[in-house]
Amino acid sequence: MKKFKRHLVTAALPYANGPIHIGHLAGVYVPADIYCRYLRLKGEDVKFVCGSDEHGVPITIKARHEGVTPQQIVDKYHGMIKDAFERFGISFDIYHRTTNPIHYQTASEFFKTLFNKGEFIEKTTQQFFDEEAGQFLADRYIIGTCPRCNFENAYGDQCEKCGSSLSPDELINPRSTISGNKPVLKETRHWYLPLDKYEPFLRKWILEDNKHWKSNVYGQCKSWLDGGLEPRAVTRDLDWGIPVPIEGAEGKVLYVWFDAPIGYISATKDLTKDWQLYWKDPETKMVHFIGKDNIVFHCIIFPAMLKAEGSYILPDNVPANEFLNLEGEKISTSRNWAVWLHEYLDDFKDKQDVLRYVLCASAPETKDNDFTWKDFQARNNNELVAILGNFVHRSLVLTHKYFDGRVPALINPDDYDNEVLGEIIKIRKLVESNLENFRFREALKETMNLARLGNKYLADREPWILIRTDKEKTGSVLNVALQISANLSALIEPFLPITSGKLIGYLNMDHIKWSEIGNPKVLEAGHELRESKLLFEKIEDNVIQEQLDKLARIKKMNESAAAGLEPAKNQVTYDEFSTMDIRIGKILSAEKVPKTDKLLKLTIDTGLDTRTIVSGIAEYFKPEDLPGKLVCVLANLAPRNIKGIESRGMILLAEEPDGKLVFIVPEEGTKLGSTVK
RNA sequence: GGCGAGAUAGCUCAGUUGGUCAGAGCGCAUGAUUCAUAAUCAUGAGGUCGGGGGUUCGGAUCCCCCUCUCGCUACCA
Repeated sequence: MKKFKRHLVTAALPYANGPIHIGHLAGVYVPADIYCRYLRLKGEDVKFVCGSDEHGVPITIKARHEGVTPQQIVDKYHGMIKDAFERFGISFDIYHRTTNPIHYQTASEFFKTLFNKGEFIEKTTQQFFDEEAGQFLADRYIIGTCPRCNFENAYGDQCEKCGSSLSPDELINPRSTISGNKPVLKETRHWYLPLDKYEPFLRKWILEDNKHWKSNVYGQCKSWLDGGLEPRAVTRDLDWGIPVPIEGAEGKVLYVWFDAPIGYISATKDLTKDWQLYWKDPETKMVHFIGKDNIVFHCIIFPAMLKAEGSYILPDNVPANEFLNLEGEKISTSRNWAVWLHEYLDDFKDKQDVLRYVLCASAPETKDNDFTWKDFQARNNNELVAILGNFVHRSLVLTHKYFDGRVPALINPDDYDNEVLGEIIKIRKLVESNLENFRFREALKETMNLARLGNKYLADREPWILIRTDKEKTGSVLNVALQISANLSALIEPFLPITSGKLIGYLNMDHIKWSEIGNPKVLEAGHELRESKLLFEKIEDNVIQEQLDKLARIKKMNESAAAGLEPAKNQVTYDEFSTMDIRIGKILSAEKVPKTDKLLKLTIDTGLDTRTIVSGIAEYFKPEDLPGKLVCVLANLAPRNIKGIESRGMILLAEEPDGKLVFIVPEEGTKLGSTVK
């Protein structure tokens, strides 16, 4: 393996429109922090950078929604996130933000360099423009009537009612959400990064030179590369972001995915004047910790940007994790289905390490994993308390009891003593190789094995019995147990930094370096110990039950009327309603539309005629169950070509809050063709 | 539908190039023990390694087909 002079570790930039939850921690920040703490203990030169990603359309929407400025939104969440990370103990060397002036400057320069080198393609396209507000409209800022379902408040990119993906020019009666006016199409010029140009380079770099990357990362990259890369726009018409730093680009900003990864660079710049060493010297090892949703940006797009710029190094590895679920369900910010870091820190005072431990022990390294409060409790009580805390505690208590709190001498160690002491360095080596290969779960397990070894040693030696007959030998046994404890204090530091500090305090010793782990004489005979308190305490059922109750309440809220239901719609007149020609019809036949997941092709007798309707209901109904069923049909909906089939009309369905579809069924015997009023 | 990643003991996961690879931790059962937060230590039960074919002397491990889960993507009420 290549030896590097220094390390640059980045953790994915949290998007500043919400707080941090356990999914973020398990996937990115806990492993990254463990990795960095390990490197620092080894005496490596390492910079650990992160920061808030504060641009992009969702933040402007949230701001508009709450009636505040985008800056106020990002100030709020940046503050929350930064504070939570600090309280939790993530050891960033700097937690930056992309609204920082240094970032504006860095991103602008980066863009200009690429621009001047002629790395961009310019394209002119037509986009909607709000003349009153004097700005181009992002898709989300345009609403209009959905061409599919006639919902009046569909967004330019998607109809929230029918779920259709739309483009703004499809909307009927489009209007701007800013002024309410009808937007006009206007020409706009944008710059594109021709990713296709870098495809041969990326192919070699990833597919040939980086075969050791995790299979999920490698596979996804291969999928993108095999699918062919296309130029991607790096600018947008928006008033929130970094202005495009060239003439004639007024009112345009850098697209958020272009500016965000540069945030790693600006953070480093703000951190140290030697930033170029970390970004441009091939002897720097750069590692990006991210979640699987970010793979393409960190493995394809950002490297292409860096390559285009020309003077930067590329990441050595991109250890992307999968996702963490909570109690069997996907974590969801909008449904409030999460364990929020700031709430955890309030509910579990001084238990940062417990969460670090649990999230590391069941991190979604190879596949999605599930966080459950029961598992959290079990890991705390059965592993941290029973194995680690207990071993340290009994070593210290016995020493205080029999030797007045002073480290007894190791006299004439026998084979077993030497064997046990010799194990320490072996475990250290295992932990090292696992950490260096980003196998944090395994590394943690090996770490705990040292405490297990200690417990077994004490059980085998029985110092509490030995003391009756042989005080000198008892002293030797406790010496060994204390040496193990002292070594543990360093070995656990990357995983459990606060606990490590406590243990060092109880042992009344200095921090030891990683390279010293394995030294069987860390503590000298006669060294005085401080009073020992418990490293961990049991977590009782009622505490866990409170958390479960909290989740149950959230679930109930989500299921209950208010949360899941769509907001009431605007009034309509009877005349407007009566334009709908809704008829009672009967399904004659149904078959799946080939090569689709959701579509069924239905033949309907509407009483007036027999017609074909394509309906996206295949996820909820089997074709064979449908013939003979009476349904309500919107008969005068404009025909639409779907997957090459002309669909004439729409079957009316009720959609439950969870998305489940239910037919609106007329009473048995209703005559076909009857109108619905 | 296309692509990617998964599917191994109750739970969470290891299993490098096919031949002690059927494993670990937790849980469970039994026994030992009492220094310790009813903690610890020992022993044990448990799996046709998602299903079905194939190649091979031999497959969790390679090939083909299928099923299920997650993600990306396409189509859609």
